[in-house]
Amino acid sequence: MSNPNVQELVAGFVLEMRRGMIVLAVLAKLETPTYGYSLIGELADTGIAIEANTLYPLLRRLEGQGLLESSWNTEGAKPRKYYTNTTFGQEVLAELKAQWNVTSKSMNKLLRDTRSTT
Amino acid sequence: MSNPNVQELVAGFVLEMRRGMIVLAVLAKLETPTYGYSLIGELADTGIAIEANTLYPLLRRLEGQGLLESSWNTEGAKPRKYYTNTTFGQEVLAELKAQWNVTSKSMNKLLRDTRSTT
DNA sequence: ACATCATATAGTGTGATGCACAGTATGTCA
DNA sequence: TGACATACTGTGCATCACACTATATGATGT
Repeated sequence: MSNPNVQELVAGFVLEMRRGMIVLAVLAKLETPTYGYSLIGELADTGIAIEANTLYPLLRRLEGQGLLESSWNTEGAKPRKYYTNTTFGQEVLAELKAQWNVTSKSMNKLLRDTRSTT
Repeated sequence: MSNPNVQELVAGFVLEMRRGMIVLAVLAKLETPTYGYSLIGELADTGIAIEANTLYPLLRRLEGQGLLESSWNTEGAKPRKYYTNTTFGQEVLAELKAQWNVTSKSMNKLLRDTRSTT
């Protein structure tokens, strides 16, 4: 109940929260070559929403950083650009996974040690 | 083994990742009134590093958004500014906790479903 | 047959936000 | 003199969200 803009404010924070996870999620998914449009759907199915105008620039950026490589598949009706991790990307993915585990555990511990607000 | 700037790059991503969690961590900690300098240490102990020049502006921002309230304690040698959640801040905290649970579960599921890179 | 619209697919430009980096300020205790 | 406790500021950079553009295909309407 109470304040209606709780939702509004929380939405912003949640965006911030997911921001950092997106790279990890994308790299994890791109162990299997996938094209952008499809990736959006797959991530959404897993519960991680990301919009086209966020994902496409991200893919290009990660490619620029050497984490991904891409190739066009022009066999179907519409050409699709498939992205997948480079070896370097795989190394970074492994590191990020490890870091995620540490950090998320810390977070959970912190939340556990705090009196429940409910 | 391979590329030395993995660490460098990962560091940046990790920063991004923690970025969104910081608000949650701070709100959770501030269920108990605490002053900034101490909070830095407490969070570090839990495994969540945040620097002074990041935390202080954050506290002021959250106060400005109505999530926190502060008061000076001038009894000791140096005056300390204690922050704690407002009722509104508690509501937001509850929401953020819930969101964190959902999102982190999604993330873990995604990572589980992906072949291990190691 | 023709117009029209939805969907699949990829992209760009710009403003706002929020951190990191480096630095300031001050009082206390060794 | 110098380390630590304590709080704060100013600026640049990186990155997302929002709102677009673009095109080709297949479906739907008349």
